[in-house]
Amino acid sequence: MGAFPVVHWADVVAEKLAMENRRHVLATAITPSGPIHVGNLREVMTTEAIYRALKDRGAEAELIYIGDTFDPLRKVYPFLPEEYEKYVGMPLADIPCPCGEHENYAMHFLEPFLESLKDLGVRPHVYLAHEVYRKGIYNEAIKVAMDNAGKIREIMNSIAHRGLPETWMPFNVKCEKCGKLNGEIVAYEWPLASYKCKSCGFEGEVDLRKGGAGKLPWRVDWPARWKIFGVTFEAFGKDHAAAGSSWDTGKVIVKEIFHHPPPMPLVYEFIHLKGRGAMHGSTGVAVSSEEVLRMLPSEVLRFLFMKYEPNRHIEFDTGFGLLDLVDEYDRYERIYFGLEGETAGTKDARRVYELSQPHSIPSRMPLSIPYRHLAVVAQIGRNFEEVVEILSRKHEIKDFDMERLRERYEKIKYWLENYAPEEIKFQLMHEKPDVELSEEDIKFLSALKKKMEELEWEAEKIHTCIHDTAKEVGISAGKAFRAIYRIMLGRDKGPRAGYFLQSLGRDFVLRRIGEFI
RNA sequence: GGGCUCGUAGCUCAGCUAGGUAGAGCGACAGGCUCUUAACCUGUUGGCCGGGGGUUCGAAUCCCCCCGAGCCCGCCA
Repeated sequence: MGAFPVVHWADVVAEKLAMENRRHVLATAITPSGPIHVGNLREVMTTEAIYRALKDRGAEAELIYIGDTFDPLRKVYPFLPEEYEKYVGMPLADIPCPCGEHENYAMHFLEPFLESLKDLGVRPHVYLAHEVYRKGIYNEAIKVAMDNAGKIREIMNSIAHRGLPETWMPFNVKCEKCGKLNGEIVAYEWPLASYKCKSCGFEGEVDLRKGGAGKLPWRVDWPARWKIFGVTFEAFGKDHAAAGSSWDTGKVIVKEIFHHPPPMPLVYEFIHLKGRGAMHGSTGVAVSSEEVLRMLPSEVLRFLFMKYEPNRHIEFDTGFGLLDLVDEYDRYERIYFGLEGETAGTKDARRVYELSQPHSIPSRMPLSIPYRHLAVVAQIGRNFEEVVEILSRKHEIKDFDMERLRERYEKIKYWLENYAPEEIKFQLMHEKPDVELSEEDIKFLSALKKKMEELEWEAEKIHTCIHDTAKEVGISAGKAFRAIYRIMLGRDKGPRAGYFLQSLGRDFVLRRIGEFI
């Protein structure tokens, strides 16, 4: 097994799957009932990593994503207008798009998510549940389920301790009158079923062969899917893994009803927003995948998932932790390119780095600017070109690096505007700020102004000039810098003074000092 | 009541699936860079490994109990 050391979790799972020596179908599914957040994303990323690891071993594998577009809307979520009350119970694909620009409600949330997947280099075969049903692909499974309703009921009652009544049937009809998935079957003889709608009271009869006539309940739908798509592996959140939960009933139903083996399972933990608990669409503790990609390079987001084993919960921090995460990624990159040794804190660094690449692995070590530093420079330069100019003083920026630098610049700008803690933000005071200065501060500034009038306006020179002047006036350098930051930013600390003042321009600096002496 | 997962330095986490006197990053602190920014470099600090038992010559690592945290156990997915 030399080429792929079996240490990374994705390789461990892939190794096991590969031993089965057959074609694999790895399934993922998410219900687009609201913004699809990074917590949900973990399911896809985890599965995709294993998919890649399988391919790396030469196994034949397919990655599929099933959008649960045929699920009913459960309630009016906080982000929805009240009028959506009338759609509760209807399939997501039948409900109008909240913004009016997508085909339907489901696509409103699904499309940006699928876009994110593209950025992340994930290209699954996408199926939409409402289409799968409509095309009649479920028909066989529906018949088997209906014909075995009694057995399914027993399984559910014994494993999940449900008190399902004798009359329970494993199918919810979509009411022809109100369009909700609340039609309860009262009589059945394949292929016809009579139902009564629990929502509007309508009574009717449907031909179950007509695609989209209704839907299998989740606990039956899931195992049916394993058979229909030949799923051999599926990762799911621990909510499905609790005792008596859908995995417990599903693995029995698929064997005994559909006569098909269950896939290999993998339970993954949830993602928490630092300090706010597990992400949950309905509680508002969530950041959508597309939103995260606005502030974090895609390879770093992948890195977040690859680094931790699936059974660890992840603390996602949109504050300073985000900077640390990027810097940590860069560290793994240096290790990958041999510029730094692997240490106790890094785990499977090379493999994690490989799996973090959305597309191909860079042919050589990319330029890496400490992200924290970039956060500062991005606030000094007024645009990307200026930022490049500032960075060029210390770093050699090649064309090769420009694209990544631009992406990082744009993302950190977004982060600064929307998520960054106040401590790292600074803003040039365009008007004279209201700050306290001491006698010696003023003495220092006066002397500084005089010297600066003659000074060559260059960062290093400015820096030295500040120190020289401080010494001459007999004020500590600390106080000197503080005075400068106070009159420029209205606070005690700031970015490297030399570069900072240089970028502000001599005129501005002299004028501002003049306002205080 | 039940299931799964987790509890290691201020923070985020390695180490625990072949038991052998605690690790990384960040932070903080100090120093360096021909003179103290939030760059960069170096160093220091910092943990009775949630608690208690047991197995062992020896346990963060194995077993048992307890405490704490998270999510779940709805004809919802």
